[in-house]
Amino acid sequence: MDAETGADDPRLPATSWAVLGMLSFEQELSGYDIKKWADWSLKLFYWSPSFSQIYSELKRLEKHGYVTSRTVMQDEVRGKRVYAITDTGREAVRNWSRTAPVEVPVLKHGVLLRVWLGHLTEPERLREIVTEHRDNSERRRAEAAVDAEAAHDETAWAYPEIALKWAERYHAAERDLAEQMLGDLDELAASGRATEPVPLPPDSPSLAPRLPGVPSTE
Amino acid sequence: MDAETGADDPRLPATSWAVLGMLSFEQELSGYDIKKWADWSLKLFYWSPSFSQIYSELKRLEKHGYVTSRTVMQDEVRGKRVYAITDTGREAVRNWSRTAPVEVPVLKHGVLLRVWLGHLTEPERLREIVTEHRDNSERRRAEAAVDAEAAHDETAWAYPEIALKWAERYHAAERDLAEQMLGDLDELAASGRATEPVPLPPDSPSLAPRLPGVPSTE
DNA sequence: CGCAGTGTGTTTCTAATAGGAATACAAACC
DNA sequence: GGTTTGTATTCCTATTAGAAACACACTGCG
Repeated sequence: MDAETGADDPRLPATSWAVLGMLSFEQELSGYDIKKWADWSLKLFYWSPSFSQIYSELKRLEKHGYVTSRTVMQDEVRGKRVYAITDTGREAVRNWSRTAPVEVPVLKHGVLLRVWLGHLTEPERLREIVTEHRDNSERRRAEAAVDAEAAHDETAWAYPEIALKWAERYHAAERDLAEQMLGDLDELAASGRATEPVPLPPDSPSLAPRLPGVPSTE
Repeated sequence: MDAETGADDPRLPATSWAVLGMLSFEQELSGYDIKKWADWSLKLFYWSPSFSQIYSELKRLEKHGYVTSRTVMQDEVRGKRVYAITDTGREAVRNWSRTAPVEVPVLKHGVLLRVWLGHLTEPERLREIVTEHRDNSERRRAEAAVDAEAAHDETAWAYPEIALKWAERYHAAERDLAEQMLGDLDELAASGRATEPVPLPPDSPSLAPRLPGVPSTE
């Protein structure tokens, strides 16, 4: 049970499946196309890949027989390599999509890290940071709305449309969450118990210290 | 203007600042402590680091003079290395926190990727995946709520508390967004225009294809 | 005409990050 | 007495991010 059966599936990273998944829309695409497309839509809820990664993923997928490539000439001189999914490849992505475990979404929220470390920053500056994030979120919401609308026309984009509608709501929520947090920050500032650069004399000498956010009651 | 002034700040990756930031709460911490703490709280809005990374960050921070370390003996035999922030280190994180640009949060949402590729999966299976994600989100919301509550007691954790309250609302929103998306999926299934494994005969031969989600009207 | 700037298309290099496995020993459980 | 769980750290490898370089075509401007 190695190859041929198609039921073994070499454990590829999620990014490989994302690229292969893009090709499952049955268009021949170049690495450059994939990058552009990902920068448009996919980045609103899933990663904005680098060229280097896309191109190396494509090579790997080809080595696995999941895609084939051919060179297309655009003029007399310049050509480009376009990739198409194979039957094996289609089978493999399907299989991945149906059976992969439901993973925790990866979130690295730099703004929240800085709020968490709020004692390091002047309250007004922190406010500025969160405000800027709120405005950025609204911009991304609008982007998603435009893309979702555009997807609405083509019936083949029914699922992308749902994903983009999700993205629209997600970024709207981010915007509102930022707004709410501004309220919390103002409240803290008003209560006076902010600013001090962290008290906490080191009185629990070396054992697992009582750490913020989690009680030792467990 | 190289060292000594403290105003140059070697461009460290965000993770370094996160670790240094944790030490800015003025507790001596071992690498293990940092890992545990991050797994509790920080992972709800910012990264769950690996041991290897934490330990190498600590070494780098020490090389920069941002932290110092000493070995603490717990019994006759076993010791551990605990780290404390220095004045230079404190100055550097403050500076980073105040002046770093507001970055786009990194989101890699595997569930959404699979919805986007919904044509690959049976509608019922897709529903299961989204449902599981919704339930996971509720679990994380509850976790954040517990931590936020715990942070409420110590006045020094005012900012962590705000961040955790944000996390609570964020994961509640994720839960609700998943619920709404289930509605969209049901609607699509009811409308009948799902299931087909993507039509789209390759009729735009090689030029930038009309890609989902973005009109060529620009 | 020449040259800058922008867009297509791909490769190369390095740093950062994720994740598992290995090591070591102590304490708790059965 | 042996297994599991928790503390504490290191090593190794694969994945991922990001910049830069290269190559050429097309557009606009003075």
